[in-house]
Amino acid sequence: MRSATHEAERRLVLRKAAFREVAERGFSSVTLEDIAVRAGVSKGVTLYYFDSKDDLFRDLFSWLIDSIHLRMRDAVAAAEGPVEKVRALVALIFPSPSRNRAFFRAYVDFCGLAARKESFRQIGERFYAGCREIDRGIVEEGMRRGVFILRDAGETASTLRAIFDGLMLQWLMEKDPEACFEAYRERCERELLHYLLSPGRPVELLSPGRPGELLAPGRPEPPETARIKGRKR
Amino acid sequence: MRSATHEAERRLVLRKAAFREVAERGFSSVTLEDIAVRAGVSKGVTLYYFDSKDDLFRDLFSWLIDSIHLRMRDAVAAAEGPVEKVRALVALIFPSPSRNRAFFRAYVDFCGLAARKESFRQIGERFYAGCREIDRGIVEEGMRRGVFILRDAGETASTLRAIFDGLMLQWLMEKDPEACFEAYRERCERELLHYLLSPGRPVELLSPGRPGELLAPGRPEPPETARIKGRKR
DNA sequence: TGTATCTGACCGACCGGTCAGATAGACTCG
DNA sequence: CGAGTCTATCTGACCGGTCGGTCAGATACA
Repeated sequence: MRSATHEAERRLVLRKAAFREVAERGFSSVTLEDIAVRAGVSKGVTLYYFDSKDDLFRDLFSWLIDSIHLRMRDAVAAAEGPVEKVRALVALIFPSPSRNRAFFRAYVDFCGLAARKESFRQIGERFYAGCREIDRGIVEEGMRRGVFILRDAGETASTLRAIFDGLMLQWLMEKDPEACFEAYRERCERELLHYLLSPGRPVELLSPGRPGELLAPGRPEPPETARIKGRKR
Repeated sequence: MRSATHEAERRLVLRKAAFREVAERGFSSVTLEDIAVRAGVSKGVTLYYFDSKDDLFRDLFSWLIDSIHLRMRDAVAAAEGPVEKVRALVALIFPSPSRNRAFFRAYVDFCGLAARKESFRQIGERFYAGCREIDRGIVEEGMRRGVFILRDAGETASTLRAIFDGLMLQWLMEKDPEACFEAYRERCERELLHYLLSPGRPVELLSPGRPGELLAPGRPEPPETARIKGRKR
């Protein structure tokens, strides 16, 4: 071993190359050679560091999921109050049109694999388990503070995530996704808060439609649209 | 031409075979021969009635979409009152575990194609346009009757559909989808109605969690869980 | 010299699409 | 009715190309 971290670096480079390729072409259209070329190595290297194409993509999706979980946790931890946490999540999940398209293309591809291959399905299960945990934390905090409606926190968290995913599918089918990206981001925030917020409390804040003015009751000035790392544009 | 409808029959048989195959293996793993064998014909026939594999699948998804739209419209028309209409939609979309799995596997596959190929994307756009129209009809009726919260009907319809799709993705990732199928169906109904229903009105009906008891205010006895054609199991 | 790493030619399998011909119903014509 | 012909339909061998995976050898660092 030339260097203790050499293998880790190599695998990372290959993962990133695989991610860009899969986002463009899709799992079954991507070849090991495409990935190797993108990573700047020869084809043999891909199967030197991974057992097979499947193995490489399992690794990729696992890594992607851990990275997303980490960033969601960070974003949520940095925001104060349940409403701000939801908004931070939205900002994280809708970073920019190009990033969204890449991630969700890869994600839809992944779902196709997970729906048919057990080993991929398990990764998806882990993804949703992590999301549910994060989302439930927010929901429970909102309920404790009396901002959100009191209901089953697990189910609410699950629906919250469903709204994210479902809107994303719709966005992918839009004629001009770039053009309506902002509209989707704002709509997502609005709809999530409409779904979560306790009626009678901050309902009037929803009507202007400008999410900028939305804040949890009793908290005077939130730290401006939650600052998330990895934001572009 | 032996018979005027012969070609239509042939194409239908091939579509159905392609649907079953794509649900099991996925678009890129299915071969033209698989489809031919499943349809009980020789490989050459598939490309006698369709220009290419892509063409066959575009035709399949278009047909699937039209069929879904039709059945949704029927189900909605047969149900009385907005709450019953929502429940009819849920019953239609969650017919049985096996049908769900087949349809959603195919659907996820389709999304992967639509996210990358313009010709497939257009089909997806048509699908969501039709859904939005149907869903908006229900939402508007609910608002007119004062049962649903007054908001932008188009956006509400879009979120309604997002909850369907998003929950379905989660269901596909479950360890034992068969086992939790009923739970998902009930949760979907509960969450949709929670999202839509005007607070203060039938909120107390939501708490028992038993969707069987849920009905629109002022309508004494709904015609039992909406009867939908094509229901199995 | 030893060994981890890397290379790319190569293999076997597969697949979409083509095509030359087989098949058989329909339609003459006698 | 029956032979002959036409043509829509069907068949499956075949072609060209691709791809995942293998491997013998090259490379270069320790």
